[in-house]
Amino acid sequence: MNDLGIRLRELREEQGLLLRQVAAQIDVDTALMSKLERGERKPQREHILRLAGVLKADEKELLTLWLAERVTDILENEPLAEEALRIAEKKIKN
Amino acid sequence: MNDLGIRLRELREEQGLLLRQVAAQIDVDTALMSKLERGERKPQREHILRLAGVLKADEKELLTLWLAERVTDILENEPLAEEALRIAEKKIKN
DNA sequence: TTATATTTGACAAATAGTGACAAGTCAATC
DNA sequence: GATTGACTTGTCACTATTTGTCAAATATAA
Repeated sequence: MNDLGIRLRELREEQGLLLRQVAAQIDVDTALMSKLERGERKPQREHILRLAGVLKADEKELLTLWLAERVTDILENEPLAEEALRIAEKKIKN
Repeated sequence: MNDLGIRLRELREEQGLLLRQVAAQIDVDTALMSKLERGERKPQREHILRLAGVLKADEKELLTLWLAERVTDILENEPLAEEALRIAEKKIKN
């Protein structure tokens, strides 16, 4: 759970950056950046795009994780999740 | 698009009921019921449960459509949708 | 027309989401 | 054991989105 936040932290550490530095570069409060990494807040699409830049990460990778997380938010703890996914998949493929 | 609403209308017509009658039974305004069928408003989980009763429908079928619709809301027009679905599916299977 | 069914638009109320600030914890170093 | 620096937490005001109703409009049928 919270793949995206974990990945963000990973990337930040790879770059040897402090929360405060990343936060400043994407123009948010350090506290918010901390919450994004811990999954306490959900980033906006715009955040993801800026983070990809700052963290030298693949924008598509982060966006995909971001989307996936929003999907699992809806489906977690839902007994009918798998069936729903199948239906969603069909519609998506149009 | 809007499988759920279409299905709701179908079911209502099978039962030979008027919007107003269904609306009354699930305790919402007729206008809202009309919007739910046309996908202009999204039903709450509670609505679905009550509708299943009134329309003599399979609760699971309706709930599944309802979930699927919420998922496609997020993913439609997203180039990365399929990849995101794959990731979501993995997480769901835990 | 008249009556009945459904749809539409506009609105207020409720709900959820937003990010910042200030205060807090925790470790390392002095 | 005090200070410093990195991160975390709680709370707040603000904004945005969603919700369902009402009243009016538009069909549909007799």
